[in-house]
This record gives sequence, structure tokens and C-alpha cells, in this order.
Amino acid sequence: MPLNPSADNLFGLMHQQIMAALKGLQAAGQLPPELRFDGINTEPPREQAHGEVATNAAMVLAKPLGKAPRAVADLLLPTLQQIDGVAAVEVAGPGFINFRFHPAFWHGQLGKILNAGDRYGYLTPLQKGAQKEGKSEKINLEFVSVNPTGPMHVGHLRGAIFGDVLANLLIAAGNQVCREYYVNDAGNQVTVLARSSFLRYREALGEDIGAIPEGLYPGDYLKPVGEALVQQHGRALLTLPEDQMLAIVRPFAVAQMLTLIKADLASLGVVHDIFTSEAGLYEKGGIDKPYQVLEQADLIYRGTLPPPKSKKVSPDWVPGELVLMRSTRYGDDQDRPLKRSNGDWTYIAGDLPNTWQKIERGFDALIVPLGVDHAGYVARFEAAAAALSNGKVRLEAPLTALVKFLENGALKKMSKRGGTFITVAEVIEEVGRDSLRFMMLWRKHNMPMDFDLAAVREQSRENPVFYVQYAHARCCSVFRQAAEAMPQLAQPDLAAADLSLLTEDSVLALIRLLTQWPRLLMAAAVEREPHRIPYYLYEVAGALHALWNEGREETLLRFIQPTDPALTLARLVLVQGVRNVLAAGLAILGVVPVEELRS
RNA sequence: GCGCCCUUAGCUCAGUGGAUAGAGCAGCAGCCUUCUAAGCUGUUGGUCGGUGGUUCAAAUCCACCAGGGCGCACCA
Repeated sequence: MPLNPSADNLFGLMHQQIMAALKGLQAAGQLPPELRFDGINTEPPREQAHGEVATNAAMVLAKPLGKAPRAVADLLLPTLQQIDGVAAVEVAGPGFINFRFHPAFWHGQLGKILNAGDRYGYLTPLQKGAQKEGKSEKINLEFVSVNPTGPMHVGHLRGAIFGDVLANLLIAAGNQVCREYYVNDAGNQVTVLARSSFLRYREALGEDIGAIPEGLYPGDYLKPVGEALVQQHGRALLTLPEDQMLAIVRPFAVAQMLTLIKADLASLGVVHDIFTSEAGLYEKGGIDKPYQVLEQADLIYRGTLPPPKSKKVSPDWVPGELVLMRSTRYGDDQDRPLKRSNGDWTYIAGDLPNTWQKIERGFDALIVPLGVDHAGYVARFEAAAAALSNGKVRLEAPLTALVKFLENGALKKMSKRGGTFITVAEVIEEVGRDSLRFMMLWRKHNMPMDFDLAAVREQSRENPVFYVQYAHARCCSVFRQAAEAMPQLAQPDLAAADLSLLTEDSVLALIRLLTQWPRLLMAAAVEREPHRIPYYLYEVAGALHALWNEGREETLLRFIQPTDPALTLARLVLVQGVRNVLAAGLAILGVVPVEELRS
């Protein structure tokens, strides 16, 4: 998707001015009135030698105008040269138009970064209807949603952190986001949980329960549930009929499991706005309403599905007429059963009330990150949302690939029996919350990831978390050092700095890199790709470290110039700008920027 | 058999339809009388899996093929 949002950032602003210039030429009769400007982009060039802002306008317009790109560019140049702040415009390569700005322009940009503080690049939600289409949306982001039949495990980490950071990112990009956890507390597996807990209850009362029977959950994490039941109910549950016992134990056990899960989420720094109970939805009518909606749209019928194509075709599969949802109408490759032959609702049917309640709440988009092992369900989820909303509400299901946990290159086996099982709490304990969050985003979400605990613990350049944190700490250190060396700068008035003193190429290049942040933030949000942020922060950190080291060889390039308070103050603004961008990015990642690295 | 994801430097991976495809690691050669060397500089290394197509322009979009991963119930 070409990304030229309105004047939220330098490139959007330039794009608007270029488009205005083109329309001006059109109005003046120098360009044909029917000429369309689709496909014109305004971007940072990949190489610095190619200028500071580039547009492909001349190449795009060359064909419809029947002229060579360079001839088109020559036609545009006189107008483009008049854009505010532009020092030079040149045509290069196959027909790019490259802009360069006066240093004063970049000083102005740095001033904006300073004023924006550590929220530089963030957009505030606009009033609905007052913004361009698709710009600011009301988004529901359902993530984690671990079944309340057991604690979280490390397989849930990537999805949890991806979802949480995506929410931060979408909010920073000006959207309204609700983080939702859907609690599957109504299905058969919750009854299994209750029976398993009841067994632990009997165990807690001193009974020898022997081996856990097949079909019940064996985990030790249910022992405390049994004990808690004893504390609350004594021996009273033993004599109840099973349905009454289950009516008590089911909600109790679910609540206990949610307590475990929420504790892990809290230590990860993952916060949800609401927890929606499946059982609660069923009390309020459940599937009735969405079923009606589908029926009225003629999306439900009785029919027979072809046999499963899997190699391991289950031997007890028999063809039979079922209640089906016409999900193929919305892009699924097969219609899906809503009712089983025994009359029970299917899994996909069970999720209809969830999707329906979100649609009723008026979201523009429903985002549901899933593990890649659920890839087969994406099409039917998308179809269900489209069907229930008459195609108006878009469901997106980004897939997160598997994470392999390693220790010095050796695979950590996830076997519960082998005793090498690692819990969420252990991973956090091992590497720290901030490193965990950062590194879980150091790959694109749909790429498999090797997570080496030893490498993440390491404090060296090889560890990008550390590298970025070090850059932020270094910024803070400069302020501390300045205060010490130059007492008059202990409380520097950065707004009063004379930024025209910043003249070195490497300094101006760093300012240009910083001005790319708002655009990068928007692109990451639009593409639902939070991993772009740590990569960008790594680049900013590298630029700062490089600049720092220039001062090692050339004293005059150091940030702190004891004999020149004005220059020092101006350079402190640059350092503050770097710090603002790093802090703004780390805040989206949910990582605390450290002020010092001493340990 | 079908569907989804992936294939980019020796390794692990970035890459927004644009100009000479990048980073880290590994390899090689350098920088500490220092605003923290927990860092920096230089350098070696590529038929972007293959073949076609769309386009002024393709690692990027489309089709087909090959290889790898995941999934393929009326279970959750």
C-alpha cells in the first residue's frame, strides 16, 4: 500500500505540496485536465546521495503524457523549486525528482521533535467523520484468549506480546483500540476442568486418587484449586449430585485459572480492557441473534459435505446432512457445519456470538492474531465476520509463527514429563520483561523465531535490546556529564537553543533519520507490522553511537564543548531528539527506557 | 491430494513497486592518555529458489514449478 498520509509527517506534507503544485499546473493549462495522479509517491530515498526527499511523479506521468520522464521533470521543476524550505531540486536516475532542504529547515524539524517530547510521531484519535477514510478506526483487538483450563505457557508468549504491542501501535497511529480477551468458559473442556478439579478436591481431603484418569487434566496446577475448594466448602461437595457439584466447581475453577493467567499477563506488562465471558454471552441469548442474521441473509442451509481430504481420514466419518453456513460466499473454500449430528453447536458456531457482540459494538475492524497452527481457520473467521456484518466489518487474523526456545544454541525441550518445561514466569525471570518483549518483536510475526535465552541475557552489541537501551542511556549520560562539566547547563533551556549552530553533515543526517519516525510508525500500523519499530530504533541507536565515536577522534565533534555553551546547548537538543524518538518507540514496545546501564 | 506461510551473503534475518539489494554474526584489518571501548571504523562475501507475465520500473504484484514448515473433523 502506498503510504502518503496527510500532513502527519514530512513526507506526507511534501506529498501534499507536490500534488498541489501538479494541480496548479493543471489549472494553468500546462498539464492536461484529464491527467490522473494515481501512483505518485513521496518517500525518503534509500541512499543519502539521492537527496533528502524523492518523488516518482515524473516517471509516473511520463507515459500518459507521452514524454520522457526527464522532460516531464523539467516541466515540473520551476514549480517544485518554490516549495517552502527547498534548497535544490534535481532530476536523477531514471527520472526521480530529488529534493534537498536548507539546514534551517532541518533545524525546524528538530525543533518539532523537541516540542513533541517522547510522544513524537503519535497521532491523537480524530473525531469520527472528521478524518480521511480509513485513517482513524475503531478497532477491536482480541488476543491471548488462552482457554481457562490451565495456565499460560511459552507458546502463548509471542501472540500475547505481538497483540499488546500492535494495540499500542494502532493507538499511537490515531486509532481507537479495545483490547479484548475472550474467555472460553462455556464448552465441554470447562466441564473436564471441573471434574479434574473435583478429583484434586478429593485428593486434598486425603483420598488416594491414584493416577489421573484418561480424559482429565493431569497438571499439578490443579492441586491448589482442590485445596481452595476444601477451604471454602469442607466436605460438602462430596455428597452433592454431580450437576450441583459442577455448577459450583466450574465457575470456581475457571476463576482460579484466570487468576493464574492474569498474573502471567501482568508480569509481561500485557493489559486487556475487557474480558468477555462466553458463558455470559450465552446467558444473553448466545447464538440466537447471529443465527437469525445469517438465516435472513440466506447463509444457512441443510446439506452434505464432501468427505475430509486429510490422509488420516477418520474411520468413523459418515456422510450426513448437517446445518451449514454458506461461508464460501465470503471467500471460504468450503461451507462450514454449524451443528453436529448430535445437535451440539460446532466450534465455529460457538464463536459466532463473540464475533456478533463485537460487530454490535460498532467496530470498523476486528483483529485476531492467531498462532500459525490455526491458519486453517482464518478463512472461516473472516467469512463469519463478513457474513454477520453484510460485508461491512473486516476481520483480520495475522499469524504468528512458532518460537523455538534455545539455551546457547541447544533446544529447550518443552516436555512436561522431562521436567525441562519452562513457564512464562521462568522466561521473564531469565531474561527480563523488557528484553523478552523487545526480542519477541525482533522478527516479522509470520517468520519462525529462535529465541536463545543466553543470547538475550548477553549485554553486548549482538543483543539489539541492549544496543538500543545503551543508546538511550548514553543520551541521558550526556545530560549528566554536561551538568557536571558546565554548571550553567544543569537545567538547560533547550527551547532557547540556537539550532543553526548544528552544521555537520553527520548531525544533519541524524536529524533526517529522526524525521522518518512518524512515517515509519504509520506504515507499521497500516501493515500491522510492529517489528519495524525495533529495527528502526536499532538504526537510530547505531547512528548515535557512530556520532559519539566521531567525538572520540575529533574533540570538536563532542556533544559537550566546555568553552562553547551555545554549541553545547544546540547539541543537547539533538541528543534530546534522539532520546525522544527512542523513548517514543520503546513506549510502543512496552519497554522501559533505562537512564543508566551500570549494573 | 488440498489450503496457508516461508525460500534474500557461510549463519540468523531486514527490505515501503523504484536508483548500485542491507544489518548483525562469522572471517580479515584497525581504534581505549575516553563526553561509559557494554562502543566505533574499514573490508571480504549475492544468478533475491526457478521459469514466465504485468509495469516506465519487480526481491516486492500475478501465474506455474521446485524445496521447507504448518494445517487439513461435526474435536477445541
